[in-house]
Amino acid sequence: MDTKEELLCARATLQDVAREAQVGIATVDRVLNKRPGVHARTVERVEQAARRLGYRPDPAAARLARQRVHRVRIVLPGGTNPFVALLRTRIEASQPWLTDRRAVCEVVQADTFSPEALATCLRQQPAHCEALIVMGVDHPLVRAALDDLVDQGVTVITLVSDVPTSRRAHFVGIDNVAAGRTAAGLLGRFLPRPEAVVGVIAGSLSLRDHAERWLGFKQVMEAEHGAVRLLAPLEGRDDARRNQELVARLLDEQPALDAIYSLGAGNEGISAALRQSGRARSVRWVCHELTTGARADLLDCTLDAVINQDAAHEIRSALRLALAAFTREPIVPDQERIRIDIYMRDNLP
Amino acid sequence: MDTKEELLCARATLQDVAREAQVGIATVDRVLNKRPGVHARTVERVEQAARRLGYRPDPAAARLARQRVHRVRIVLPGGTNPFVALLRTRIEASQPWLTDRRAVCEVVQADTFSPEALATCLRQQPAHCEALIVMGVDHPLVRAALDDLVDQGVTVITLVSDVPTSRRAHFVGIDNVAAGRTAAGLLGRFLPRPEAVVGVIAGSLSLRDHAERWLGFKQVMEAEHGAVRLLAPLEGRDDARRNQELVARLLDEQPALDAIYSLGAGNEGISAALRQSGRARSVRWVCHELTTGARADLLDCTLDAVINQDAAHEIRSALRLALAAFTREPIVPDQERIRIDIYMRDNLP
DNA sequence: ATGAAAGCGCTAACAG
DNA sequence: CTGTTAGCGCTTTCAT
Repeated sequence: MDTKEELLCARATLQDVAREAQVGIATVDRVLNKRPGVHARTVERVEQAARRLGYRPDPAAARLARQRVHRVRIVLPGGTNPFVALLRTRIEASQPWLTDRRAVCEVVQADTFSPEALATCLRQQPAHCEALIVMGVDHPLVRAALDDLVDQGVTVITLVSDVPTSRRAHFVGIDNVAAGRTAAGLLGRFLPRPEAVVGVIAGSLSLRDHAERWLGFKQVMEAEHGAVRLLAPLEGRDDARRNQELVARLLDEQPALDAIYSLGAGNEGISAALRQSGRARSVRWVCHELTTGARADLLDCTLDAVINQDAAHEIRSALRLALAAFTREPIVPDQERIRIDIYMRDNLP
Repeated sequence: MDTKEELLCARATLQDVAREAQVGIATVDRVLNKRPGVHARTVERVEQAARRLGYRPDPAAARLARQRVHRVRIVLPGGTNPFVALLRTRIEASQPWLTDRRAVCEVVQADTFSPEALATCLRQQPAHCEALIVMGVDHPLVRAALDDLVDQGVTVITLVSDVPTSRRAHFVGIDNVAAGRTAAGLLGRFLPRPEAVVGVIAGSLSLRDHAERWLGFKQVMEAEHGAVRLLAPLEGRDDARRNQELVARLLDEQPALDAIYSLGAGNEGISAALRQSGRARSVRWVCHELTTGARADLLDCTLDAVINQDAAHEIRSALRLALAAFTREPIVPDQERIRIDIYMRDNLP
């Protein structure tokens, strides 16, 4: 006993709790895992014993004994968005990690921008999947579908784009208002003169994330760089071609343009327009998401800074939270917080 | 068999490999864990069998079966450096995580700035510790001590400050040249005029990290903001009081000072001097490490930006690498890369 | 409502 | 050199 304590740091086991509570080991398991069919009096006794011994389940043993595999499902938008492609890559890369933890995950594609289509897709998810990670629009239909899943016992985790009024277990992503504020703090300090002219390109301001970024950006610009002339945001639907046209026209109409904040996707178009105009170096430009194109633009100073959310981190985090939901392993909140990263040329990863 | 494969994703076990190789399970264990005492011919057979079946050890089972606890030791500087204090806090917070993994860790304090003292301390580490995480100066004496530990089979991991010529298994920290370059990229763009006057405060330029940051900063400043007047760095020995005096004098002597880059510790002194002078808002200031003081200064705009390395991440990472060294669990390189974070007021975590 | 017992895949001690 | 075997702490039938 002595040696054992020394070696294993005196960790109490199920056995110990069972002995202390004067019940069988199976009963302890039932109580601790909140399984039904135990007398209230017994529950009480076991819980006390566990507390008294400072019992903490051994996750390694639990994982080993558990025969069932855990099924998690991830719903992502279809299409060619490079950020989503990055998410897919990271999911693929997590496969061995999942296997080690007795879990499998499947990615399903959906038109996550159409509330109806997304809701339908969500309702079609088989009941045997225990966790559902979803990136999609915030809409009453979607919220209802998610809440129904929660009622069926599914652990719902929203990714990148939250559905805050739903009863989802976690949101893994960034605060987009803060991201917009950060962009303004940065771009504002980059401006060459107090009365600078700043253009804004969005995908669509009726998308929650874009609206939030714009809100944050505007707040800080007005509060801290009041003299700046902030042009009305142009909506390019996250489409590179449209963005290119929009920016080309913008550069044409605003010869004094000092900076651009692009808060959505399709930045390749903005890059192209800036280069063609020959004003790539003189116009400051800040955008979101560190894609391959953004890296290149950062390196040759077309782009001044990128506000990023780490796709790899988001996937790891969402998966960790999904697994923790059924293994009851402790979660480290600090590790799951997705940061608003700022990348410039010299701190590229 | 069929059901089993379905449930467990057809993971091959030691048993399977043993059968395939027509040897006992213990032999397979010996081979796979590179334990001595197996005939070369048998080794070959087992390895082939393992490869053929795509065998991957189950970390949960291994952890459960292993009775020994793993001992890791962390050597940190003494003193009151708030960044080091943060590291300590994070180590404390990792304790339960370690326990779950059959590991214990002890922190030992050393005068890590004196090569002699540090080397002596390292040599005093008991042989039963399997991994050694150390934050200390790069010096031949230290290098030799570390290499000796490596020869004794200890997994050596350098933290925050590397000893690149040593045979340490990993370095967990950031590239300080890049950090300095990042600071310059940021501060350079913040300057109100091309011929701005910029002061630099260091701890000591004979410390590797500080020298590297200064190098990177200078490189970018000269290359991209050639008109800037970069003052000679002042060395405050990371001491708040000294820094306060230095900056007070600097502000006095340089009425046209536009910005300060502080690349070491002791920033409370700089903050105090800036506030007292009444020029806190007009002088741009960038420093390193997101301490409590830095947060406050960021919030009230005394400080414009902080270049940070995530202490919590560094500790988690160093510990994960230390454990992976003896459990052979796969490591995710992407997850272990420490980023050069940029924090401004609006993306504070 | 409760308990006994059979593993999960691996390590380590002990026999051959 | 190699094989057998007894656990590690938990989950999960299957009896009671």
